[in-house]
Amino acid sequence: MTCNHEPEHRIAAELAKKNMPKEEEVEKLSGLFKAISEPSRLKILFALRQGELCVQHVAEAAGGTQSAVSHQLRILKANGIVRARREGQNILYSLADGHVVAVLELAAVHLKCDMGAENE
Amino acid sequence: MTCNHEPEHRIAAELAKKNMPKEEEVEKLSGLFKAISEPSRLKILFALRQGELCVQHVAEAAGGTQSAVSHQLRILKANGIVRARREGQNILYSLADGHVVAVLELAAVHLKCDMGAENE
DNA sequence: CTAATATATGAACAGTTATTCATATATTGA
DNA sequence: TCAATATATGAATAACTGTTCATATATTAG
Repeated sequence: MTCNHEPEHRIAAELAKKNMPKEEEVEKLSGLFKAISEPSRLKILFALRQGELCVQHVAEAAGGTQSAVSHQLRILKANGIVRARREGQNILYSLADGHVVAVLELAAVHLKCDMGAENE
Repeated sequence: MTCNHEPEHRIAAELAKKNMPKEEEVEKLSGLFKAISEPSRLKILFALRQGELCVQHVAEAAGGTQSAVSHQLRILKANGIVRARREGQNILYSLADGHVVAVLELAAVHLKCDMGAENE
């Protein structure tokens, strides 16, 4: 409780508390990261790097059943990560914007991952 | 199953499958995002933007009990997100590198979040 | 060595979540 | 309108995860 710390440590702790984002911001960020943290959803995002895909093709590329993929796409859409537009019987999904891919790539750099070719 | 799609759509789907990262890479990314997706852990990371902090100070700044924070720090450490070094009785935690903060800030831009002042 | 402090950890419980299955909705073509 | 196709969705189950509580380990002071 008393901590053997030098005064500057306590000051840092107080600053950290003062600069803590609001609960609401934390929740939003949490929602975003949670959305992109599940392996099945990550694969969907990787698939969509290729461009617009219908649900069946997403399922084919990312693996999983139609139902499971549809459920996951709904979560991604609810979090503003993908968008959907209807074209006839199909609904085509695509990445909502470049930020998500940027986040993925930055994270990949952190992990020194090979995320697969972007174009070929 | 047949899809009314034009051939180029099928080609895109095949490319998406071909460029899918390996299961191992997906798991690593998933682990990273999962690690930073829990509100309590996010708060810990925000606290550590301030610099090295001992567990008690992290708990104070981010909220939560000593035990809960310690559990969370272990997860963050296991995922290479924070590092720890002992100094006397205290163990000081800090962000492992700048990538994570960069990811957080990029995500915040995506969400148009205000993550709190970086310096003041 | 003993007491005090800081941190870690195992077990258990509660809350969350991904998948499956069955079914509903929506679009197209006949 | 009916059949076929594509997608969405509600319910149920199984797996996962965060917190709490009690306790263990490690460091320092005396």
